[in-house]
Amino acid sequence: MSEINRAVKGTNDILPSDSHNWQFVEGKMLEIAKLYGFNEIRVPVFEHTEVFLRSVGDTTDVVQKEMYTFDDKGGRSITLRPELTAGVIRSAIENGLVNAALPVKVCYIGGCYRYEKPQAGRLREFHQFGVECIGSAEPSADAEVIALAGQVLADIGVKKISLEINSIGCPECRKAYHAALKEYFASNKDKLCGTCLDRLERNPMRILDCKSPVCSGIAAGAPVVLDYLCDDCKAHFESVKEYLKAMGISYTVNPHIVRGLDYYTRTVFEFVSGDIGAQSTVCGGGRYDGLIAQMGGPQVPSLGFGMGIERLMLVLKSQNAELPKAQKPDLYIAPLDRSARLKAAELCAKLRAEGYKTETDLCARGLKAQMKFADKIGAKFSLVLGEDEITLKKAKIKNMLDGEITEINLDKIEEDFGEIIREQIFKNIAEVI
RNA sequence: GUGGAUGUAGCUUAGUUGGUUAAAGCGCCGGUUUGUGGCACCGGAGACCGUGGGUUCAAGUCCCAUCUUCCACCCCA
Repeated sequence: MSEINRAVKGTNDILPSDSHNWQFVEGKMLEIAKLYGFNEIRVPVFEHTEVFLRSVGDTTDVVQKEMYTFDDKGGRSITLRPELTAGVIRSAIENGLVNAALPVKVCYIGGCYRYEKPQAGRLREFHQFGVECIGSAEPSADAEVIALAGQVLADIGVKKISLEINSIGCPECRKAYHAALKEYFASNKDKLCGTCLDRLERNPMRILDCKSPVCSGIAAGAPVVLDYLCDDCKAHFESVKEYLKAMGISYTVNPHIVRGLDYYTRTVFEFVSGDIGAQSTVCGGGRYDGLIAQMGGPQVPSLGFGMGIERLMLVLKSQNAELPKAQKPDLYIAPLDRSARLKAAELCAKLRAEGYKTETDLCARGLKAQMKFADKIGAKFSLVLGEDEITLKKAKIKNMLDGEITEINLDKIEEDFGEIIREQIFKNIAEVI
């Protein structure tokens, strides 16, 4: 296959046979966000590169090796967003949202871009739903954001997923913790793997989630962040847990979850699924009290999360979750000749204006082929349109499920067909009861 | 970026120790006396065998490279 027939590595098409699932999922996300008071914000797909260097952090892998960065024709360094928080915060500062009535609660859905080696649940273009709650330092905000994520997952139909939370403290208490960690791991220096030796200098907290059995064995005995939190951070974390309990949200504290973006402080959390392989984090987020100030705004505490929609889809698929079926046409009109096709177009227009999903022949096919087609697209009813029907202004509507035939008046097709549809609905309700 | 697997019609696959026009099922299109689908039967379209080199009289089958997808690592949603 040549390049013009092939999608770029790590990108995916969402086909018509699947897009209604995406529409359902995204619809639910926006709906529940709204329920919690988070309204949608839309920001550009690309930003000045500096936006991500400042926020995500220039020592992170995301910035160092995964960004799609290029110079535009005006000589600006531009980067396709690797995540959405940075752009949203930039916009909040630029548009004065941080000076509005706080907290400002926003949500978003959009594509993100990271140059990584693709595998299941990890694409170069992927989609995230997320929220940001700007302007509250209170534990109640942490709990509300976590609750929102949990409800989205549950309402979409995820059956099994676990919430893990942790606190990584403020910059002050992290200093003490880093020192303790370095001391601990330095005494086991000879046993650590190569990458962990490197981490020991740059970011010792990352050793905690190394998958190598040797390192994780050593990490099991390492000092725990929670023991090094300052009084304020400790109280904050305790309070978050109290709120979660009050809201009936179950969680486990996992002192080993460490988020890879530099801006996180205090609460961090993940929703993890055991059903989709190694890329198991479906949703990740936390508090970032220093980020807005760091990006040139006022000192305003905030938090949020990002949810990977592709990963969520994988979870739903592997759990055989029941998603709503695609909408089928109400009526297929099968014209027999040229003039009937013209009449069919007229009838379609009338019915569609009334909101009935109506289709007709666009391929000039014979009757039999049209009936097959009507069956394949799942039309609920069909109508054959020939000379007789047009001159008599009467036609037969056939129920494609049971073959039942009802005669209607073509001049008032909207009314007559509406009646048939209503009867059908009553019949369905009666069956359910 | 590292390591391992994969690649034949839209989909799922067959293709024997390299040998004449690369098979099948599903799907798609059409037909079975010309105005009614789902079943059955018949027919048709559709594949430069991922791509590029090489070995050979001869390669889908062997060798090399490259790309894609998948799995694990790194990292993250």
